[in-house]
Amino acid sequence: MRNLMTMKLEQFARFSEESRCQLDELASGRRRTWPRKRDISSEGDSVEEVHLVLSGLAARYKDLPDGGRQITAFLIPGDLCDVEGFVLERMDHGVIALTETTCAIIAQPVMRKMLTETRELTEALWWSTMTDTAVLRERIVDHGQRDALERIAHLFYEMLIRYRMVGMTDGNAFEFPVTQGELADATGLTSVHVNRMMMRLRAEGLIEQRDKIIIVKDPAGLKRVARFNARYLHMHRTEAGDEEVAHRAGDLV
Amino acid sequence: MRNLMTMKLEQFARFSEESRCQLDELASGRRRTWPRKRDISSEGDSVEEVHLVLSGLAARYKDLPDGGRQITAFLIPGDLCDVEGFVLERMDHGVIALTETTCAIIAQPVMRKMLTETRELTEALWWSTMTDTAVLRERIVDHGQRDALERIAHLFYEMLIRYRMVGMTDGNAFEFPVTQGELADATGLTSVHVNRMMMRLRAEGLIEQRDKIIIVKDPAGLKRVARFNARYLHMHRTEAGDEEVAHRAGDLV
DNA sequence: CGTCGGATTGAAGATACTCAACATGAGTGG
DNA sequence: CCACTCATGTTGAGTATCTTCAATCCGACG
Repeated sequence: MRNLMTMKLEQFARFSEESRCQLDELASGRRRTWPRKRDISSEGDSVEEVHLVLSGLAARYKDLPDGGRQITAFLIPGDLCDVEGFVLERMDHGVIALTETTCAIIAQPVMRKMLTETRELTEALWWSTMTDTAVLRERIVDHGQRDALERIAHLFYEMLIRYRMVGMTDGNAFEFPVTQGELADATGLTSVHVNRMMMRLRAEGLIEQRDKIIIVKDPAGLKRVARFNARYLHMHRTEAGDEEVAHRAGDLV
Repeated sequence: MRNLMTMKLEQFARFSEESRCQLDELASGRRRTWPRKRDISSEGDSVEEVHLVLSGLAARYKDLPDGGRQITAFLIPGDLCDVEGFVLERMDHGVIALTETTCAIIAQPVMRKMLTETRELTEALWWSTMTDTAVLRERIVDHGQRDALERIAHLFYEMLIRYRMVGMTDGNAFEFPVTQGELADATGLTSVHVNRMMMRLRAEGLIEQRDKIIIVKDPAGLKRVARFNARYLHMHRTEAGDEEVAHRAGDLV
């Protein structure tokens, strides 16, 4: 069964049949489901097994002693949760399920092999890691250079593209079940201020919300408000990838 | 000749003689020097050769269309500049020399081999990349959760440790030749506000400055103000590494 | 001696925060 | 079926941190 990580990585590399099988097998083994607000991986954990999100939504976060929590990344299906903890022995941050989330469990030897021994997969993993890092870097730009409205707009636009890339959108709508408090933790704002900015985004006709679904009514407008530049997502690596991207998210770039 | 990257990586892994030679050779080949304010690598560049900082100070940065620049990382001797551009084909950000900076130039085949073919070095490179990412994550926490004073204090404390790790400190003093404008770009503040916070740090007896040298007068105080927690630097991997760290930066952790 | 980059200082203004109240809806137990 | 709680979203008013826009100072360097 093709899994979403394979789908994501295939935008970057054309795999041999063997590699593709190995990738697909990652999601076919043991799996586990976490309820909302439960840690998938905690700060300080030594990571023996790596988790791959299959369904649901999770987030990396760091708590500060006095209280105050920062979400540094959202993890959607196809994302790896804790390779860093695997490589570095211990997690320096936590990963929490924001909704009921199911992960595939990747055993130590399999992961180790992917990291160093199977050239094609190692390269793909380097690509994946480097783009994750680029996203992180953009988040710093968000916090340093963009005001509250731009920051939230940027986040939504990025999530739209990321969900597109794993085929989890319906047009310009996607399910993104986060509370305003969680958005506050991610953007470094207060939930009160997030609320006000959300209302402005709606008032200006850029987005709509129904249940936990975000509907981007005016993608071009949202992109402009966010001062969005897609380069950091590195969506154009292979010819095959380009076709795929053009198909899935080309109109957003 | 032992280079600073080897020194850094040895805190993590014990290398075979062969690997160590390979690492040391990285810095022994071609090199080049950039004057202040010149790009070592620019956004959009396709990266054929990777750069390793030997001396000087550089920074990763991203410009926004309207103006506004964000520095996402400082690069000191022993740091690689543009592996991401190498892996991803194009740079999504620039790397600029903040002072006259000399880099070793690592040729494509050598780099490619390190990334995938030489197990020991590949592992070391994974470690290095993952810790860089962890530092980036901490920068997001900085911007989201710490106020101006804490943020600047945190940056100085982190730089003290990083310079210690490559042996470039004199007690608690280190040369860090950045302007307040550059600090502003790194912290997401204005230079005016950076100035005021710097004066407070000095007034409270936490740091002193002479020329471009930062002297941390009260490390414990600076650490407290910064709400600093060293876990994200992952300094304790091997026994050998631990001894080294204990020697070089243990009192700061 | 004049200029230039960088540091410093002052005053006014804006973005985002704090605190506090209230609304809404889902879930729970009587 | 209603009273209750709890989490989330919404609103208002006062406040603070940080910005903006100056002006001034200072040392290095031609």
